Amino acid sequence: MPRNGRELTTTATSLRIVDVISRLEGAQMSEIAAELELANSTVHAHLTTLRNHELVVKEGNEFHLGIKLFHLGEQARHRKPEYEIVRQHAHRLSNRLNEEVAFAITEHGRSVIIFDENNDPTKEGFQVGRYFHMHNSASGKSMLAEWSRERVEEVLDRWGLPKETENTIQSRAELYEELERTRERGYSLNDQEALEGLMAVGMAITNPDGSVLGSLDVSGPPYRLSEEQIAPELRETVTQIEREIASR
Amino acid sequence: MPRNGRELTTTATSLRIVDVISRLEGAQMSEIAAELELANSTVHAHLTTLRNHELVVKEGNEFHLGIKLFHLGEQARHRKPEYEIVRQHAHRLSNRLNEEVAFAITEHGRSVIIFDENNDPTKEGFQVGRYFHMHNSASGKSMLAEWSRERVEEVLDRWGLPKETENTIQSRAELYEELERTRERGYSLNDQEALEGLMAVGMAITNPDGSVLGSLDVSGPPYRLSEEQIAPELRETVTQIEREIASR
DNA sequence: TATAAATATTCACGAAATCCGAATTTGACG
DNA sequence: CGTCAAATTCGGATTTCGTGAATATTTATA
Repeated sequence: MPRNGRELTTTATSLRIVDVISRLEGAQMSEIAAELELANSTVHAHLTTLRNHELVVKEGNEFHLGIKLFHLGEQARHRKPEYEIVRQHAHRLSNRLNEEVAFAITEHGRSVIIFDENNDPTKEGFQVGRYFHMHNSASGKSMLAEWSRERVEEVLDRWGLPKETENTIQSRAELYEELERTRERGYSLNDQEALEGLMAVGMAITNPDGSVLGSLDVSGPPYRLSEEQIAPELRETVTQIEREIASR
Repeated sequence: MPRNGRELTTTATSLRIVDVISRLEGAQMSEIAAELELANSTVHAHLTTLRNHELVVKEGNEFHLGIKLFHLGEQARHRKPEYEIVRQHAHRLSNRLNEEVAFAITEHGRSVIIFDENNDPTKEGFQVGRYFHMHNSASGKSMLAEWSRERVEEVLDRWGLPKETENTIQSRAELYEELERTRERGYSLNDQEALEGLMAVGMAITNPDGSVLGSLDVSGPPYRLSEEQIAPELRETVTQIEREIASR
């Protein structure tokens, strides 16, 4: 995690205000001031600045996240050409298996699903854009399994092992064992550790230089998902992706 | 446009740095410093702060937009339940017409496509998340046509009438006439005014209180798109959407 | 692998902008 | 039309930001 050098308090406060608006899903100025223990006039100046730069919009007396965040976010989502390659393959895999296939990347010790392919175009992947902790998601564990112990520990120091369901791994020792098993079998499993009723099989995608690009996972209800059936197909897709990336 | 009250220079500088990274699609620290005529040490402090808050990531010596922007952007995109209603209807309309249907909203005098439905799930709508000026897009014009002359002028004062193609409207008088025609016929047209070879038919979606929620447009190559065929279908869809929104 | 060059990071201080509280304005509701 | 709650403006004491110079680190070159 970063945490080096000097942090500018003014910018930090502005960004904390953005976080409050995000957490409260829209908020009034005085709510924000109360939440952060700042004077109304202070928050007003921050909101004015954020508004001028379009990160925030005002609707009546409520402040909301601006659509510029979506504009910038889409840029981040399409930043690497590799991502589009992955999306294409994920789409085909989803059609073949008739299950949901998600592509997640990691930054700052958490992971975010940036593409979700499924054969029902009516519904959007409901988890797209959501943050996940890495110890309780299939994608997360598949990526942790590729990292050094040191790097894994940095993540755990920062985020801990928050419990989401009964099945969430609760101790570091247990997680390290699970990562070892993941490396042995070649894919990760998530048996309702993040969400009740959701199981997933995950596999990291590695760059030619050995670093991790992200992770693909196939998810669905436990009664339907057979890891024996899915793992080989997923392996095949990941191999193809890695080959295509390497030969660009 | 906002522009009231006091602007915090520190936050403003941080956000300008984000804009530079966005414009350059990733940049080194000294590039950013040169671009904004700031000392390296200054930019360093800003980048440290932006990194701590996950808006920016460092890869080697390059700084890039962080995936947190995508996280926040998805929240902005799904902010109103009305948007999801629109998306469902847009999807069905796209299937019926076999053409691309986009939903755009406007903030700060420009518009952004937040959903793009088409029957080829292989390709993502390439314009999703991109900013468009309102005078040269079908969505934009359909929304301008609903606004007061005063509000339209604010937009033009801020953004002007940048020329994108040979067909782009170049004068205010011409635009006002076009908006009048739009109101008369009940839908807007974009005949290759923003992109060569792309035509579109647009219609604003209004809230029960008369304000504009956003705009739907159907787009495609001119040889294929018949406004006489599309307009009634689009009208039907918009009416259904407005009815559904009103009865929530 | 050693050396040079380019770039990132740290630091202390003068200059500048933030943050606050009080006063004013705006807007919603009866 | 009056009341109340919220946003907005303003001047000034205090914090902190922005800088150049020095150092460390990374990348390029021989």
